Amino acid sequence: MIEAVDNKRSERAQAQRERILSAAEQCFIEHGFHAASMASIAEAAQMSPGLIYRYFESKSAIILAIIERQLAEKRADIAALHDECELASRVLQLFRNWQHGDRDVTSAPLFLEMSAEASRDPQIARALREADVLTREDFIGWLQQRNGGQQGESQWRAFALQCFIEGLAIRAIREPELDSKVLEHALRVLLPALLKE
Amino acid sequence: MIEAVDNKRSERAQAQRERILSAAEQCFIEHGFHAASMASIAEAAQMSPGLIYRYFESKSAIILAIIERQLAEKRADIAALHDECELASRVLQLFRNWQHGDRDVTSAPLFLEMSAEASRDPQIARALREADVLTREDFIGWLQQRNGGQQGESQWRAFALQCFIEGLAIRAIREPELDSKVLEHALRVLLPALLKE
DNA sequence: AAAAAGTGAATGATCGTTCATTCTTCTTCA
DNA sequence: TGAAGAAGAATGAACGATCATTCACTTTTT
Repeated sequence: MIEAVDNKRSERAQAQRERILSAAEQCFIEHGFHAASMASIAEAAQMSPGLIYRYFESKSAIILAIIERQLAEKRADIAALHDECELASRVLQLFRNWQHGDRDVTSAPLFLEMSAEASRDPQIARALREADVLTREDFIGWLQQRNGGQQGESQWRAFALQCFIEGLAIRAIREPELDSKVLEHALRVLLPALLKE
Repeated sequence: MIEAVDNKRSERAQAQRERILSAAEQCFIEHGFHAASMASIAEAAQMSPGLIYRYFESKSAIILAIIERQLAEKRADIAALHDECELASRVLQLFRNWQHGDRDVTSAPLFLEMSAEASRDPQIARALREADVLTREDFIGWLQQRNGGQQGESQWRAFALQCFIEGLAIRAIREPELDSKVLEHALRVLLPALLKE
């Protein structure tokens, strides 16, 4: 049964890859992409530095893999969304988690640093771009199904909402002790304005 | 005339500091804070690496000085704002400049990286926090004067607008070729909803 | 025993920072 | 006024640390 053996092998390989990605994500969050060392990633993954190179070609290959991995999470998060009311509470929860430094779909600092890095590294730019296209499609689909309306309408609505939510990642980091009631009030006005026909 | 001599000296010192800050800002934008080397900053400032340490204690002291310097620009930008119509066109201009990688008030990648760094470096967190408090005050002042309304009203309005605008910094980097008509449409709905009584 | 997985010391490069040294400008006093 | 020398400004090689990556080698699995 060569097939079964190969399965077991690649299963283990996949588990190791995931292990490395989780460790790397943690290190990138804690120290930043450039400041995080391969040694610290190896330590967090509980393996030797050399072993990482069996599973990833380089440090930047790791970040590209993290982007791909987060894409799946993001799409699942959108797919789990139902009505408008749920959107409001989900956004609020997102903000609160980011404020506490928790990872929710993505880590806020890592998200910002990846975005900044996109302006310098063409590979990261392309990976983020491809991920953005897919999540945007998902979100526009959600809007259309919930809201009807023309295609162009949904486009700027999705854009505006995305700007706002991503802006929250910034403010959650920079105002960790802000009372989230402020956000609640903002959402009460903003969401109806952006979602209603 | 000891006084005159001292003046000339400190004038030169200030010019050198500015020279270093501009060079450092350029390097941080191009390579990121941790990836930019003191050697490259020195080269951009056309001086030897050692000389930088006559004017700044360390690399992180430079970033703190950049934050302070940008604060002044930001406040001036808010002070120059008049009516709501001007705000819309100003936001549009901001987005377009960021899309082209131009520096407008701040560089979008640098802004994101500084925000991310705030989650790791307490000094940067404090500096950004103090700057945010002042710009927030300015902006709320602008809202109150233009709009009246209660204090609490202005608070969430300012918060929402800031989220949106800062979110634009992210999207400008990640969608450099997006047609800004999408933003125009969004602004046409968003601004009235956020500003009207 | 063959193959795969895993190790960790070694490599060469580069980093932030320092400092002995030189160049430039200013002060002082004849 | 001008020469001597003190003070400030600037240099760039050197330092120890640390980085990503490699590879000869050992351990584990098949």
